[in-house]
Amino acid sequence: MDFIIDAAVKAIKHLYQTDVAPAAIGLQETRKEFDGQITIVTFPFTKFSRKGPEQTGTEIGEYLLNELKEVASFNVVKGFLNISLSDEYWIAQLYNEVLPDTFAVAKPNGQKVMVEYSSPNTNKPLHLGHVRNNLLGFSVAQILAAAGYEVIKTNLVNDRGVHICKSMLAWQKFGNGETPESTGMKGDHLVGKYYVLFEKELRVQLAPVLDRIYEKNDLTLFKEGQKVKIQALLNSIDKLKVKKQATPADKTKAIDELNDKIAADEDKIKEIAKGATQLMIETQQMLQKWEAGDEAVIELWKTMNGWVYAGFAETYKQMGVDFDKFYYESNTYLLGKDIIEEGLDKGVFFKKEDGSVWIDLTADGLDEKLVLRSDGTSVYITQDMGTAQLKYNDYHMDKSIYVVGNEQDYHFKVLFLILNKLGKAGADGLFHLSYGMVDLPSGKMKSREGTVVDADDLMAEMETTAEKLANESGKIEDFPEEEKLKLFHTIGMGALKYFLLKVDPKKRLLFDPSESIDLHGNTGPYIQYTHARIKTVLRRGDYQIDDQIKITVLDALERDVVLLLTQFPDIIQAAAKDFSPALVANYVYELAKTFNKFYDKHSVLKAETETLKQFRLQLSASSAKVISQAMALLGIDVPERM
RNA sequence: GCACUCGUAGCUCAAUUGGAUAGAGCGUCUGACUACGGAUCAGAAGGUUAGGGGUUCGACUCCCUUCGAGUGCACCA
Repeated sequence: MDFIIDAAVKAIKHLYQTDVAPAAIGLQETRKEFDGQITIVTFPFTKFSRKGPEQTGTEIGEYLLNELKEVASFNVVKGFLNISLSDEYWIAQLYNEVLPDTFAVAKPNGQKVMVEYSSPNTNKPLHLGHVRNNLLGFSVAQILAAAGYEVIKTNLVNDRGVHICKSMLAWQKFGNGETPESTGMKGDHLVGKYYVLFEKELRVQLAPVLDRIYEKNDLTLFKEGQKVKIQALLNSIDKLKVKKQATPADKTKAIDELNDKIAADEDKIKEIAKGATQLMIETQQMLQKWEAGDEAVIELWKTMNGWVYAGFAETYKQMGVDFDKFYYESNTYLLGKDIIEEGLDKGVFFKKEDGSVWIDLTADGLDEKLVLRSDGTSVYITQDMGTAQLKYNDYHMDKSIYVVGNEQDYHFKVLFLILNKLGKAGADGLFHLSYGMVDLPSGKMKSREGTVVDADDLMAEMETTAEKLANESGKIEDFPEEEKLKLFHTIGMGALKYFLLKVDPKKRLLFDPSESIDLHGNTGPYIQYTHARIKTVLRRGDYQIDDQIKITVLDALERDVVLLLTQFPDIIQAAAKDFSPALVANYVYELAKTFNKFYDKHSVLKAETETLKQFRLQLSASSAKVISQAMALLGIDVPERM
């Protein structure tokens, strides 16, 4: 559409002797209720045209009509200049732009981008939240690649720390030597089972500790600093309770707030108290042994992580996501200390008397932030600084996208700010692709309450739903068994992926496990079905590419389809710019719907003339191609028949 | 308490980044030629865009404010 923008710029120069930037011409698609395909908003030009928006629009419209052979007519409604391009133009677009193999294949733009996603802990299986993360990350990577970037997909595996020691300890204590082989369980689920057992045993051990605190006022289990903290929390709780007593019973909101605060303080006490249980003491000892390189602990750690990786590999395969490079925290958790030195030299960081290192971000509206403990060990953000450096050294990418949940918004804000202040190469290409949590109707998923939706279960359930519907339809009876199974997977995953990706990433997303994901309407299977149906027509229609343009007039529905098809490359660029698979999802749905409208109204194979039939076959083939490509950007397969 | 994010039809989501009469799907109701494949298509009902104020030719979108939901504010990761 650049030629219209250029012409409009010339029109304004010619009519009003004013230079405007091409970007100032607001082109948009004409709304359905008006004639035309392209609309220019003329309000902004009235300043220098010194005429009303209608007259301005009419003058520009007349200029375009005279200058551009592609413009067939125009109309002006208020400040909107609606332009109709000729049918010849749209037909040529289909044959010259959409049909060739080069359509929507972006030239390499010479830029490298890293997309880090998934990043699981190795102590339990993946759940619905991870599914959203994985699908988002994979899809964004696909979109960036389609937009011309060289993409590196990475997975930073959190394979060390207290949480893994918990599973390991519980397995040692209660495992009786169980293995994935001996139990037939998927490795990640087996390890997860022991994580749950650990938490269960921890609750048992925690009860008497809490009892001593609350009932007997006995804090002798704790160190001095902890005693002080607990006492302060107890005092705070007492005060809140007094306040609650004094609050009239009808002020339910105030009472709720007080209850929340009390619960928060009690949780803090619980956290400290956990540390006094035998189980947590042993866990900490195990972690220390791990850090000291104790052979037996390392051996167990390797074995159990190995089980988890085998399980994850299966889940990733099922989900259809993959990675070019794995990073492991066990290799990166000590990184970042050299950057601390660098920051101190540059005066970006400062040291306190106790030796801890900080950065002052108050000028940027944030707080002071610790970057190195007084004992000289790293914190989370130190590691992340180091890992960022490591990744940059490995790949020298222009951009780096972190697909991580929105509860870490603050962390990444700080991290990026620090790297910028340090003047690190690539620091201005950092982006946190923050996404909202997946909520259940009952609220947040909580492993403690057993309300976690397991990724493997969910995928299996989606396939079952697809199988049921496919069998009911009676259309697949003659399919070989193998094709059936593949189809159930394609449809089930299509439904799940589309469901999760069509929503703007940053929004929270509600998922009701009791209602299986829909397969009708605005869904993945609807689009897959559209594709399969087109393919059947093409199989029967003796379709071959023929670039002799023989028809000259388009029906409105045909034009709608062509118009949408030509927008595909722009959609890819927009989605790449915003890192938003939702844009692609909404586009491909719109395309499928528009095609279905056309398909319902007009017959392809029984078109009035042979040339019209050939044209409609080309149109159908192009639509199938774009649907298939767009779905691939979402990581969704489309079947030939279903 | 402070900071950030969000609030659109009964439900789940859109809205070309400030543009026209706010659009889809699900659900509800009514229709579709012996189907180029009915996992489809056509139609009806459903909205004070959480409330109030402001900015301007124009506001779901930007600013202020109130209300509501969520998240974050460790020498944990």
